Amino acid sequence: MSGSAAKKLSFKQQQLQFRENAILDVVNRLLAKKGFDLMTMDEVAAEVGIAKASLYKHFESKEVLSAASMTRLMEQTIAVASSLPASLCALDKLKSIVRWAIQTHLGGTMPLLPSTRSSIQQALLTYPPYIEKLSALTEQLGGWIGEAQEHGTLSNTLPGEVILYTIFARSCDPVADFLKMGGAFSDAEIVELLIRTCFDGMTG
Amino acid sequence: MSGSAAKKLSFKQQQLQFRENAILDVVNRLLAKKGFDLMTMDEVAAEVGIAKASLYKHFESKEVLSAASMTRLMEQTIAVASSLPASLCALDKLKSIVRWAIQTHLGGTMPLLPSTRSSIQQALLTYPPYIEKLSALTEQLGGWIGEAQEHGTLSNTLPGEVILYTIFARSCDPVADFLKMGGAFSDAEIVELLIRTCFDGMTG
DNA sequence: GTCTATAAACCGATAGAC
DNA sequence: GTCTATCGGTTTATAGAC
Repeated sequence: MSGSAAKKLSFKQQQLQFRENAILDVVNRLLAKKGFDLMTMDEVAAEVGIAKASLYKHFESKEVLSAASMTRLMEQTIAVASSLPASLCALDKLKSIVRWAIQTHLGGTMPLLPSTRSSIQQALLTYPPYIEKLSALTEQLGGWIGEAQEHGTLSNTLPGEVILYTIFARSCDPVADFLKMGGAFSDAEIVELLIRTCFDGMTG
Repeated sequence: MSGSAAKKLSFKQQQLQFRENAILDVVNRLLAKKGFDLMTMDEVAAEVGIAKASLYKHFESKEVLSAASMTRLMEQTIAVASSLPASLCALDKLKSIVRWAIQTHLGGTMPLLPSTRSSIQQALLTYPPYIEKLSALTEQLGGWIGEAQEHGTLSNTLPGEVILYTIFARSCDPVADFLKMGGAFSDAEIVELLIRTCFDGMTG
């Protein structure tokens, strides 16, 4: 009896989780496509197929909704980082992360809003779950960066801070969009071109 | 008499030009600070010190106003490119342009909106003066890129298109903002760090 | 041309019925 | 929890007096 009740509750919770995941999928795509400021709650509700008021039953504001989407994305990135083969050297791990990010970005499901100008930026900083994941990822990447610098595969005269920010920024580089718009390269080619210019520059 | 009339007219035109230049200064700064979507016409009018209705006597819409600002910026960039010492090699000319752009960006007066997500992007493409200047600058930079590739100072296995977009993108790289927010580096240091990672990568 | 005042549209968020 | 309908605020743009 109690087992059945527990199962029923769990099922309801699963349903809820499933619905909210579907919402976040839409938000992720819309954030990637239009950014926070241009995305409207009407639009989100319409694409999910529910009324706007229902949307607000799940997420109390546009800021929280977007922050939740960004947090889930952060979790996915951490998962990718964790699942990398241990046999890879630190530099290749870093390249793999950037490669995955650019691929996802080109696929249209990676919200790129590290633009300091988006009004969500401050909301993110006051959303603990996001900060937590961001810190975890930063620590992971920071370790690899230090490792690569010790091995001499990344310049050790370059501040680790600069390398870290550069990796984050290249993950949502507008160059990818422009090259895709140009139509001269396949997605795979664009990814490799960006990886190359990011790590090896344009002189070599 | 006709000379005096002509002079008076010219004076009025100068006044007009002066006023519109002051408006564009404000717009340039606000675009750099908040981007197109977050900048409001009320804000522009308030900072210029005129009524919003007056603003619309000078520029017929927010899009045209912003496009005019971007066009003036493009003209300034072309002017900088034209005034570079002829003694510089092609690579150093390209570096100088990026260096100037990042410096200006850090100074707070360079609108960075090549984010494909800004709603002004389409307006720019249908604003002939902007396209004209953009084409001129592209041609100038493209020439230097080809030259540098021939001299072997830029990789000739890298499509010129990629180098061009990369240069444009680095001119408004969010990495500069993050490093500035971090507060660990001076503006001059940030500029050199970005120039270095842009052209030489992070491995060397 | 500059102003005040306002129209028209849009958007985030909520009320209340079911 | 989902819906329809609407509020309240903001923003672009304009009307009309001076």
